[in-house]
Order: sequence, then structure tokens, then C-alpha cells
Amino acid sequence: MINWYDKAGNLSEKVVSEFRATLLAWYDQKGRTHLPWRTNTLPYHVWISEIMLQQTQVETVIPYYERFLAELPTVKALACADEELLLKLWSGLGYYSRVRNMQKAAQQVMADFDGEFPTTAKSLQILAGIGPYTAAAIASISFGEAVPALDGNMFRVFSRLLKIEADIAQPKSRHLFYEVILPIVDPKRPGDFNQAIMDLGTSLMRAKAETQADSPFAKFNLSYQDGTELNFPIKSKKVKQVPKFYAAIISEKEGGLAYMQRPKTGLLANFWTFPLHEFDSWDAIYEGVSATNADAKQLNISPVTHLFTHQKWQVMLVQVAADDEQWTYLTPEAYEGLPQTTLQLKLQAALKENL
DNA sequence: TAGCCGTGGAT
DNA sequence: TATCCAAGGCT
Repeated sequence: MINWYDKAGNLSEKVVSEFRATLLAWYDQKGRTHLPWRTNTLPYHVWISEIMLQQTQVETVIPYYERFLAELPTVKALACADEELLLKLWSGLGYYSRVRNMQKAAQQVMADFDGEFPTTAKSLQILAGIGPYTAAAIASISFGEAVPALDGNMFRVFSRLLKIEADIAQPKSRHLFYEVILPIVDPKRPGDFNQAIMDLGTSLMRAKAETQADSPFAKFNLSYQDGTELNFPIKSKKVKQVPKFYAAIISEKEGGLAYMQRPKTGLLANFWTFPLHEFDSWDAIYEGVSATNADAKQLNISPVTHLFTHQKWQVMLVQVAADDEQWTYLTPEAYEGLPQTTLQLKLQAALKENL
């Protein structure tokens, strides 16, 4: 059992150096050294590969990379290239703003940096289309700066090794990971360190693969040791809000308005609201209501919008003359005494505005 | 900060 | 078929 941190909470130098040695030895033996962008660490070459590899699989990138470099072998050539050629070279890769930004960045390099790439992660981010990941990748691979290149692989690998529970869907978690990993990056071979982590992340530590007992990284992997590996990285999913369309019935009788109590379970359980009728679509609301109430009148032009975590409601106020047995007519004095949902308050406000 | 940007592969 | 995801960055 390995302890990355000592009792005082300090990172163990011994474990770190053992991990680096294990990682780089594995990389030298099993890494994907055949990848074309690994035969040359010129910043221009590394840069092109890193941009192309953003959200794009390695096998897809290889032919594009070789064609691009053959057509535009230098920053200067890229800076001066016709847009038509650029789009031709990128056609099919997707995320076309990447290549437009690349030309912008090439022109920045020519105009502002005398044709030479900036040499630190921080300064590289001045260039269009280069964010924290790409800057760190270029800085480490081409210029030997010891900074972690935090991509999806590195998030996964280190969240598992160290059981880092920060939610990687939150942009603010990047800072935490950066601080934790920074002292682990090998200062002698930072570029290889970063690339080794990526190779590890696409092989032994893939998203859906558990570490095998004979893996050289098993003993460094805290989540493997307690069987929680596949829980990492922690990544919250953003639930998409299902659109829902409602008509809120406005029916007046003897100084009171129609209300209904919601079911005792589920969303807004037990609250009193205007009677709400769900429809499949926006247009169906008025049609549906007017079909059963010839004198139905749509009160508001724009719908009342209300967001739940998992639903997006759009509610139209519809005034009807008809009565319904299920409705309860409450005077203002009566309903003001009841607990109110935000949705109902919005509906009442909209009603006031539109009467 | 969340939504958006493209495509091909995997499940 | 639907959904997610892959070496992210911009607004």
C-alpha cells in the first residue's frame, strides 16, 4: 500500500519519484511513439496536432495532420494561406473555428512575436484558440516547461490515482487538479510525462476499464485499491430540461378565482395553483382550450416561463367562462393565506399585468 | 457559467 | 435508434 501523502499532508517525494519512473519506463516501452506528431517537437508541429486532437479521435487526425503539414509547413505559410485552402485542409474535421483561430494565431506569431512561438504556457494562451490545455501541452513538449496538460485523460487518471472527488464538470475544479498534479509532473521530461498520462488514459486507465492486478500502476491507484475506481472521475451530468406546455385557467366566480390543489406526491405536491392543463405543444394550447370553451381568451402574449432542474414550463393564461366541478373558487383573502410556489406567484403577477 | 461548436466511433 | 463521448476553447 502506497501513501501519496505523509501524516502532515505533504506529498511524498519518494512516491512521486517512483511514480514518475514507473510511468516513463512504461511510456518508453508501451507508449504510442509511432504517432506522427511525436517524431518532431517543434512548436508548430505540436500545436497543429493539439488543435486537431481537441475533441477528435487520434485515428481521425493522423491523415489530416500529415496533409496539413505538407501543404503549410511553417507558421508563415499558415499566416498567409488562403481561407479556401484552410477550409479544404480542415474539411470533415469539424469545429471549423479551430482552423480560423489557428490562422489568427499564426498571424499573431508573425506580427507580435517575430515569427517565434512564445515559450511558456502562460504566454502561449495569448494566441487565439490556445487555452490552458493546449498551452501546457506545447510548453511541456516543445519547451520543457513542467506544467500538467489537463485534458480529459489527465482528469480521469489522477482522479482515480488520488481519489480526487472534485466534480470535473465544474470549470473551477481545474484549479484544484492543477495544484495537485503540478508537483508530480516530471521536471526532467514534462512533455513525455504529459503524453504518457494521455496514453495511460486511453489504455490501462480507460473510462470503462478497471485496473488489472498486474498493472504497474495498481499500487499507485487509491481508487483501485478500495474498489471505487469506476466512480472516478466524479462528473455531474447536466440534465436537460424537458419542455412542457401548460394552460393556466383563469375562471372567475363571485369574486373568487378557480384553483386546484396539486397531487399529494410529485412536483409541487399539495400546493394550490390555478388549474393547469398540459398540452403537447405551444399551438395546441389555444386550440385545445377554445375547442371546449368557445369564449376562451388568451390573456398573455408571452408565456410565463418557469424552470425546474429537469423541466422547463411555459404557461399561458387562458380566461374561460366555464365552471368545472374539480375547481375550487378562492377569494384573494383565502388564497393569500396559503403557502405559494414561485410559479404561482409568477402567474398571479402575469395575470395582474394582463387584465 | 452554460451553451455552443462537428464529426465519427462505441455502446 | 438514441445517447454519450473524444488530446477544448470561446463567448
